[in-house]
Amino acid sequence: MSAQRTTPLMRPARPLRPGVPEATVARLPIYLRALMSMAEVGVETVSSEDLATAAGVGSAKLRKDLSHLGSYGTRGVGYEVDYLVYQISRELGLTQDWRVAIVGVGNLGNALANYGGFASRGFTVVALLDADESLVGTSVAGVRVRHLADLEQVVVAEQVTIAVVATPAEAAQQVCDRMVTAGVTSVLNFAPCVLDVPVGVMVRKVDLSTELQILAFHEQRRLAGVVSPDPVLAPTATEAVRRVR
Amino acid sequence: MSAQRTTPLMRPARPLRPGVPEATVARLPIYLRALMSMAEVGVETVSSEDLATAAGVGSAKLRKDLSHLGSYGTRGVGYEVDYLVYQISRELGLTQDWRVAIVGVGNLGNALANYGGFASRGFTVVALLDADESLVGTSVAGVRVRHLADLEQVVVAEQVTIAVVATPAEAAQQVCDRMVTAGVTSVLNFAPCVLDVPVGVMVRKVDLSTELQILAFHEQRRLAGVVSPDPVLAPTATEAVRRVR
DNA sequence: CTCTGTGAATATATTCACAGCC
DNA sequence: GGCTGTGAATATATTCACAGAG
Repeated sequence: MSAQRTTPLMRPARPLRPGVPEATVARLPIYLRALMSMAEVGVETVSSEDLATAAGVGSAKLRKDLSHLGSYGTRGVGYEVDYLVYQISRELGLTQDWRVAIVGVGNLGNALANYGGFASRGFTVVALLDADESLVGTSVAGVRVRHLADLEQVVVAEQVTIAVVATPAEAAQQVCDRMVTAGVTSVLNFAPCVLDVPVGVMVRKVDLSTELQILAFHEQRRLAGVVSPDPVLAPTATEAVRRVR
Repeated sequence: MSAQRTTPLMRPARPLRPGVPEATVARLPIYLRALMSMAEVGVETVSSEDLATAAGVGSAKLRKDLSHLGSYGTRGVGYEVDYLVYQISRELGLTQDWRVAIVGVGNLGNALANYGGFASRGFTVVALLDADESLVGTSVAGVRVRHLADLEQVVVAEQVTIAVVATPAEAAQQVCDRMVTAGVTSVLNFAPCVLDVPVGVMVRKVDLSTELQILAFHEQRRLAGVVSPDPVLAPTATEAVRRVR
């Protein structure tokens, strides 16, 4: 591998960010939820201070985050709730509908399929898939369970864009491979394993075990007389893991 | 804070504790899982390159991460799998057992209770709680379901340290409050809401809706002809949210 | 020679603090 | 006066690239 020498002078570093920082993107859904519950109880305007509190972040961070989307607030007043809901929704791509398939209809798959805030915002579960013959044909959350063998066919017919993998770890990679081959470009993985995908496909991982272990780490610190690290805060979290082959 | 100086001669190499970075802590569970499956198939030694691939990260990042725990590798060779498993486990606090209570025994609670990799590593589900009378007394994953009313009593009797909240959002804050009052210091929240806790209590959040929205954001970018931002990688994720009152 | 461990360089994120508008 | 938006300062994280152990 030709180790490219670091150019000492050239470094355009790119002009302006057309992009919203990842850390910000990860918080937008939280702001959105807070805003929506405010809207529900008739709040029309909110200050960065109040919204930040509702979202569990600092107000400076909130303002900086929102500033990446544009100038949607009014100085001296705050943010108009409905307007901000719209702007964040648009930024997150929730003004269009995303077609989701859930693979694995065990307890977890069931819980996910029945999750309320799901269909409500831009996401529609259009397919449920399972390898268990006895589940095939039954209806869960109003969606008929199809056999895993029909995966490709279902993905194409239902125009699935996002796959939720809720299978055992052993099956996850194969299911993911088939999903990707069939055209899925985003995967949310609940199986406790790393999924290998081609470049261009995005995987995010949700993992109970990982989260518990992170909690355990901090519990241990606490017990080990680490003089209560000021506020016991947990900044980062679940890393989206993706391997390129 | 009298920073205790590391004894220079001690063998187990207490690796200087200016603290392990959060981003590193969040990845240790992934390394651990990869290492454990390697150990299972008899791998004795692994290079940073191979372990990094298995974990879906770059090898430089992996080495840097591990260097925060100490010098547990051998130059020119790699890492001894078993030894590294032990060191990471110890760092994460998995050498002791953590007693976990799950509140909410719906589909999700069931899925969590039945999750395998749970009891296997340092975590024991010692209590299940639900408000539904018809569930109380039944046994899930070998644990008897208790009534929510007995929460405080159960937490104390079972010495629960970590609470998993798998209730509807409406109930989550109240359940959390009671847990904290009863002595719980770590909470893993599956309910789609921000939990308010006192300083010193740690909350981590797992949220389907948030993850989907982040995926949608990137899907939208892709569709909007954003010239495939190099590798479509997803660096950060679910922020641990905590509000101080 | 191979592969770890790590400073130095870079990139990202958070926080501060205040100018500027309402 | 009150609040947003934002540069500048700081803190964290990632990546590079190579010295040095085995």
